[in-house]
Amino acid sequence: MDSDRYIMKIDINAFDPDVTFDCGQCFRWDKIDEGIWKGIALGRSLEVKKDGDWLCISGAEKAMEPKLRKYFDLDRDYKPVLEALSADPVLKKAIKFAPGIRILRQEPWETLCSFIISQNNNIPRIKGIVSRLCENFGDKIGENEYSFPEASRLAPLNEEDLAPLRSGFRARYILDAARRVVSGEIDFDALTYIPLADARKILMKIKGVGPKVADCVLLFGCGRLDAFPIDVWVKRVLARFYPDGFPEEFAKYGGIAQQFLFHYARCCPDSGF
DNA sequence: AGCCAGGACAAGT
DNA sequence: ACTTGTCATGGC
Repeated sequence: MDSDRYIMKIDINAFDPDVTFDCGQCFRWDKIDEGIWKGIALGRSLEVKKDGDWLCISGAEKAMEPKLRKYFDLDRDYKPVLEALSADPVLKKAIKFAPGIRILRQEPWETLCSFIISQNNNIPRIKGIVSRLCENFGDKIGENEYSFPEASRLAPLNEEDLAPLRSGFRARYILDAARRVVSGEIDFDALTYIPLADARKILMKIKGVGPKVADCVLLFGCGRLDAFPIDVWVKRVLARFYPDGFPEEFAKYGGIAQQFLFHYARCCPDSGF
Protein backbone atom coordinates (compact mmCIF):
# COMPACT_ATOMS: atom_id res chain seq x y z
CA MET A 1 0.00 0.00 0.00
CA ASP A 2 2.92 2.33 0.69
CA SER A 3 4.15 1.97 -2.86
CA ASP A 4 0.96 3.42 -4.24
CA ARG A 5 0.78 6.30 -1.86
CA TYR A 6 2.43 9.64 -2.47
CA ILE A 7 1.96 13.35 -2.15
CA MET A 8 1.98 16.19 -4.64
CA LYS A 9 2.73 19.80 -3.99
CA ILE A 10 -0.01 22.24 -4.83
CA ASP A 11 -0.47 25.97 -4.38
CA ILE A 12 -1.42 27.22 -0.95
CA ASN A 13 -5.17 27.90 -0.74
CA ALA A 14 -5.59 26.57 -4.23
CA PHE A 15 -7.22 23.22 -4.87
CA ASP A 16 -10.01 22.66 -2.36
CA PRO A 17 -11.37 19.09 -2.45
CA ASP A 18 -14.50 19.98 -0.47
CA VAL A 19 -15.85 22.29 -3.13
CA THR A 20 -14.18 20.86 -6.22
CA PHE A 21 -15.75 17.43 -5.69
CA ASP A 22 -19.06 18.84 -4.50
CA CYS A 23 -19.84 21.52 -7.06
CA GLY A 24 -21.74 19.33 -9.50
CA GLN A 25 -19.05 18.63 -12.08
CA CYS A 26 -18.32 15.03 -11.07
CA PHE A 27 -20.39 12.15 -9.78
CA ARG A 28 -17.96 9.55 -8.48
CA TRP A 29 -16.36 11.32 -5.50
CA ASP A 30 -17.65 10.96 -1.96
CA LYS A 31 -16.60 12.52 1.29
CA ILE A 32 -15.76 9.66 3.63
CA ASP A 33 -14.40 11.72 6.51
CA GLU A 34 -13.50 15.29 7.37
CA GLY A 35 -11.25 16.48 4.55
CA ILE A 36 -10.97 13.02 3.04
CA TRP A 37 -12.48 12.17 -0.32
CA LYS A 38 -12.73 8.82 -2.03
CA GLY A 39 -13.33 8.54 -5.72
CA ILE A 40 -12.80 6.46 -8.79
CA ALA A 41 -10.96 8.06 -11.67
CA LEU A 42 -8.54 6.96 -14.36
CA GLY A 43 -9.50 3.40 -13.56
CA ARG A 44 -8.20 3.60 -10.00
CA SER A 45 -9.81 3.79 -6.62
CA LEU A 46 -8.29 6.94 -5.13
CA GLU A 47 -8.27 8.60 -1.76
CA VAL A 48 -7.44 12.29 -1.55
CA LYS A 49 -6.63 14.45 1.42
CA LYS A 50 -5.38 17.99 1.47
CA ASP A 51 -2.68 18.73 4.01
CA GLY A 52 -1.63 22.35 3.91
CA ASP A 53 -0.15 23.00 0.52
CA TRP A 54 0.22 19.30 -0.16
CA LEU A 55 -2.23 16.93 -1.71
CA CYS A 56 -1.98 13.38 -0.44
CA ILE A 57 -3.16 10.75 -2.86
CA SER A 58 -3.32 7.04 -2.29
CA GLY A 59 -4.39 4.37 -4.69
CA ALA A 60 -2.05 5.17 -7.56
CA GLU A 61 1.64 4.65 -8.12
CA LYS A 62 4.11 7.45 -8.58
CA ALA A 63 4.15 7.00 -12.34
CA MET A 64 0.53 8.13 -12.39
CA GLU A 65 1.40 11.59 -11.10
CA PRO A 66 1.38 13.41 -14.46
CA LYS A 67 -2.05 12.03 -15.26
CA LEU A 68 -3.34 12.95 -11.84
CA ARG A 69 -1.95 16.46 -12.05
CA LYS A 70 -3.84 16.83 -15.30
CA TYR A 71 -7.03 15.33 -13.86
CA PHE A 72 -6.98 17.73 -10.90
CA ASP A 73 -5.80 20.62 -13.11
CA LEU A 74 -2.96 21.30 -10.68
CA ASP A 75 -0.57 22.83 -13.19
CA ARG A 76 -2.80 25.68 -14.21
CA ASP A 77 -2.24 28.97 -12.46
CA TYR A 78 -5.73 30.02 -11.42
CA LYS A 79 -4.57 33.13 -9.61
CA PRO A 80 -4.43 35.53 -12.59
CA VAL A 81 -7.61 34.03 -14.03
CA LEU A 82 -9.59 34.51 -10.84
CA GLU A 83 -8.17 37.99 -10.39
CA ALA A 84 -9.31 38.95 -13.86
CA LEU A 85 -12.77 37.47 -13.34
CA SER A 86 -13.04 39.31 -10.02
CA ALA A 87 -13.28 42.60 -11.91
CA ASP A 88 -16.96 41.68 -12.13
CA PRO A 89 -18.77 42.24 -8.81
CA VAL A 90 -20.94 39.11 -8.97
CA LEU A 91 -18.04 36.87 -9.96
CA LYS A 92 -15.99 38.45 -7.21
CA LYS A 93 -18.53 37.28 -4.63
CA ALA A 94 -18.81 33.84 -6.20
CA ILE A 95 -15.04 33.37 -6.20
CA LYS A 96 -14.71 34.62 -2.65
CA PHE A 97 -17.42 32.18 -1.57
CA ALA A 98 -15.44 29.13 -2.76
CA PRO A 99 -12.04 30.13 -4.14
CA GLY A 100 -10.74 26.57 -4.24
CA ILE A 101 -13.01 25.29 -7.01
CA ARG A 102 -10.98 23.72 -9.79
CA ILE A 103 -12.21 22.40 -13.12
CA LEU A 104 -11.46 18.69 -13.23
CA ARG A 105 -10.28 17.22 -16.50
CA GLN A 106 -12.33 14.05 -16.44
CA GLU A 107 -12.29 11.21 -18.91
CA PRO A 108 -14.28 12.29 -21.96
CA TRP A 109 -16.43 9.20 -22.41
CA GLU A 110 -17.32 9.07 -18.72
CA THR A 111 -18.14 12.78 -18.85
CA LEU A 112 -20.36 12.37 -21.90
CA CYS A 113 -22.22 9.44 -20.43
CA SER A 114 -22.60 11.04 -17.01
CA PHE A 115 -23.98 14.29 -18.32
CA ILE A 116 -26.42 12.50 -20.61
CA ILE A 117 -27.68 10.89 -17.42
CA SER A 118 -27.75 14.29 -15.70
CA GLN A 119 -30.48 15.77 -17.88
CA ASN A 120 -33.65 16.72 -16.03
CA ASN A 121 -32.28 14.91 -13.00
CA ASN A 122 -30.97 15.75 -9.55
CA ILE A 123 -27.41 15.21 -8.41
CA PRO A 124 -28.04 12.48 -5.81
CA ARG A 125 -29.94 10.40 -8.33
CA ILE A 126 -27.38 11.03 -11.06
CA LYS A 127 -24.76 9.58 -8.72
CA GLY A 128 -26.99 6.58 -8.07
CA ILE A 129 -27.49 5.80 -11.74
CA VAL A 130 -23.78 6.24 -12.52
CA SER A 131 -22.95 3.99 -9.58
CA ARG A 132 -25.29 1.27 -10.82
CA LEU A 133 -23.88 1.63 -14.33
CA CYS A 134 -20.40 0.91 -12.99
CA GLU A 135 -21.50 -1.93 -10.71
CA ASN A 136 -23.31 -3.63 -13.55
CA PHE A 137 -20.90 -3.12 -16.42
CA GLY A 138 -17.57 -1.86 -15.08
CA ASP A 139 -14.56 -3.89 -14.01
CA LYS A 140 -14.13 -4.78 -10.37
CA ILE A 141 -11.11 -2.81 -9.20
CA GLY A 142 -11.54 -3.05 -5.44
CA GLU A 143 -13.53 -4.48 -2.58
CA ASN A 144 -16.75 -2.82 -3.66
CA GLU A 145 -15.46 -0.58 -6.40
CA TYR A 146 -15.92 -0.66 -10.14
CA SER A 147 -14.38 1.21 -13.03
CA PHE A 148 -16.50 3.23 -15.41
CA PRO A 149 -17.46 0.87 -18.26
CA GLU A 150 -15.89 1.53 -21.65
CA ALA A 151 -18.17 2.61 -24.47
CA SER A 152 -17.36 -0.67 -26.22
CA ARG A 153 -18.82 -2.56 -23.26
CA LEU A 154 -22.16 -0.72 -23.55
CA ALA A 155 -22.47 -0.39 -27.32
CA PRO A 156 -23.69 -3.98 -27.94
CA LEU A 157 -26.33 -3.80 -25.19
CA ASN A 158 -30.01 -2.96 -25.56
CA GLU A 159 -32.40 -0.94 -23.45
CA GLU A 160 -33.54 -3.92 -21.40
CA ASP A 161 -29.95 -4.60 -20.45
CA LEU A 162 -29.81 -1.13 -18.92
CA ALA A 163 -33.03 -1.59 -16.94
CA PRO A 164 -31.15 -2.12 -13.64
CA LEU A 165 -29.85 1.44 -13.89
CA ARG A 166 -33.40 2.85 -13.66
CA SER A 167 -32.22 5.69 -15.85
CA GLY A 168 -35.62 6.09 -17.49
CA PHE A 169 -35.81 7.66 -20.93
CA ARG A 170 -32.04 8.23 -20.88
CA ALA A 171 -31.17 4.57 -21.52
CA ARG A 172 -31.46 4.83 -25.28
CA TYR A 173 -29.38 8.01 -25.20
CA ILE A 174 -26.57 6.19 -23.39
CA LEU A 175 -26.59 3.46 -26.02
CA ASP A 176 -26.58 5.90 -28.92
CA ALA A 177 -23.62 7.73 -27.41
CA ALA A 178 -21.70 4.51 -26.80
CA ARG A 179 -22.22 3.35 -30.37
CA ARG A 180 -21.11 6.64 -31.89
CA VAL A 181 -17.97 6.64 -29.74
CA VAL A 182 -17.13 3.06 -30.67
CA SER A 183 -17.68 3.72 -34.37
CA GLY A 184 -15.14 6.53 -34.22
CA GLU A 185 -17.73 9.13 -35.16
CA ILE A 186 -16.92 10.91 -31.92
CA ASP A 187 -13.21 11.71 -31.71
CA PHE A 188 -12.56 13.25 -28.31
CA ASP A 189 -9.01 14.27 -29.23
CA ALA A 190 -10.29 16.34 -32.13
CA LEU A 191 -12.94 17.88 -29.89
CA THR A 192 -10.20 19.41 -27.75
CA TYR A 193 -8.85 21.65 -30.50
CA ILE A 194 -11.35 22.16 -33.33
CA PRO A 195 -13.51 25.34 -33.21
CA LEU A 196 -15.91 25.26 -30.30
CA ALA A 197 -19.01 25.63 -32.45
CA ASP A 198 -17.96 22.66 -34.57
CA ALA A 199 -17.28 20.55 -31.50
CA ARG A 200 -20.71 21.32 -30.08
CA LYS A 201 -22.36 20.46 -33.37
CA ILE A 202 -20.64 17.09 -33.52
CA LEU A 203 -21.61 16.17 -29.96
CA MET A 204 -25.20 17.29 -30.48
CA LYS A 205 -25.68 14.68 -33.18
CA ILE A 206 -25.85 12.19 -30.34
CA LYS A 207 -29.41 11.51 -29.20
CA GLY A 208 -30.02 13.18 -25.88
CA VAL A 209 -27.14 15.61 -26.23
CA GLY A 210 -28.20 19.24 -26.50
CA PRO A 211 -26.27 22.48 -25.95
CA LYS A 212 -25.97 22.06 -22.19
CA VAL A 213 -24.67 18.49 -22.15
CA ALA A 214 -22.34 19.23 -25.07
CA ASP A 215 -20.82 22.16 -23.21
CA CYS A 216 -20.36 20.05 -20.07
CA VAL A 217 -18.46 17.42 -22.07
CA LEU A 218 -16.27 20.07 -23.68
CA LEU A 219 -15.58 21.82 -20.39
CA PHE A 220 -15.18 18.94 -17.96
CA GLY A 221 -14.00 16.26 -20.36
CA CYS A 222 -12.06 18.08 -23.07
CA GLY A 223 -10.58 20.97 -21.12
CA ARG A 224 -12.38 23.59 -23.19
CA LEU A 225 -12.52 26.45 -20.70
CA ASP A 226 -14.45 28.58 -23.16
CA ALA A 227 -17.39 26.17 -23.09
CA PHE A 228 -20.23 27.67 -21.05
CA PRO A 229 -22.89 25.18 -19.92
CA ILE A 230 -26.20 26.87 -19.16
CA ASP A 231 -28.40 24.87 -16.79
CA VAL A 232 -31.37 26.09 -14.76
CA TRP A 233 -29.17 27.65 -12.09
CA VAL A 234 -26.85 29.46 -14.46
CA LYS A 235 -29.88 30.58 -16.41
CA ARG A 236 -31.24 32.21 -13.25
CA VAL A 237 -27.89 33.89 -12.58
CA LEU A 238 -27.74 35.22 -16.13
CA ALA A 239 -31.31 36.50 -16.02
CA ARG A 240 -30.81 38.34 -12.77
CA PHE A 241 -27.27 39.65 -12.96
CA TYR A 242 -26.44 39.69 -16.66
CA PRO A 243 -29.67 40.64 -18.46
CA ASP A 244 -27.64 42.10 -21.33
CA GLY A 245 -25.51 39.00 -21.75
CA PHE A 246 -22.43 37.59 -20.08
CA PRO A 247 -19.42 39.91 -20.49
CA GLU A 248 -17.54 39.05 -23.67
CA GLU A 249 -14.21 39.82 -22.04
CA PHE A 250 -14.58 36.73 -19.85
CA ALA A 251 -15.50 34.36 -22.68
CA LYS A 252 -12.05 32.81 -22.82
CA TYR A 253 -12.50 31.47 -19.29
CA GLY A 254 -16.28 31.38 -19.37
CA GLY A 255 -16.35 27.77 -18.21
CA ILE A 256 -14.44 28.59 -15.06
CA ALA A 257 -16.66 31.59 -14.39
CA GLN A 258 -19.74 29.49 -14.99
CA GLN A 259 -18.67 26.90 -12.43
CA PHE A 260 -18.12 29.49 -9.71
CA LEU A 261 -21.50 31.05 -10.49
CA PHE A 262 -23.25 27.68 -10.47
CA HIS A 263 -21.89 26.74 -7.07
CA TYR A 264 -22.48 30.20 -5.67
CA ALA A 265 -26.12 30.27 -6.74
CA ARG A 266 -26.83 26.76 -5.47
CA CYS A 267 -24.94 26.79 -2.21
CA CYS A 268 -24.48 30.31 -0.91
CA PRO A 269 -27.38 31.42 1.30
CA ASP A 270 -26.59 35.05 0.48
CA SER A 271 -26.64 34.55 -3.26
CA GLY A 272 -30.31 35.43 -3.36
CA PHE A 273 -31.55 32.16 -4.84
C1' DA B 1 -48.62 14.86 -2.07
C1' DG B 2 -46.57 17.50 -5.17
C1' DC B 3 -42.80 20.00 -7.07
C1' DC B 4 -38.54 19.78 -9.07
C1' DA B 5 -34.16 18.10 -10.94
C1' DG B 6 -26.74 20.62 -13.98
C1' DG B 7 -32.44 19.03 -20.54
C1' DA B 8 -33.65 17.31 -24.90
C1' DC B 9 -37.02 16.37 -28.30
C1' DA B 10 -40.99 16.82 -31.18
C1' DA B 11 -44.74 19.26 -32.48
C1' DG B 12 -46.81 23.39 -32.70
C1' DT B 13 -46.81 28.44 -33.69
C1' DA C 1 -36.50 31.13 -34.66
C1' DC C 2 -39.26 30.86 -30.23
C1' DT C 3 -42.80 28.25 -27.12
C1' DT C 4 -44.96 24.18 -25.04
C1' DG C 5 -45.97 19.43 -23.47
C1' DT C 6 -43.72 15.23 -22.62
C1' DC C 7 -40.38 12.06 -21.24
C1' DA C 8 -38.82 8.04 -16.37
C1' DT C 9 -37.58 8.20 -11.91
C1' DG C 10 -37.11 9.46 -7.32
C1' DG C 11 -35.01 13.20 -3.90
C1' DC C 12 -36.73 16.36 -0.84
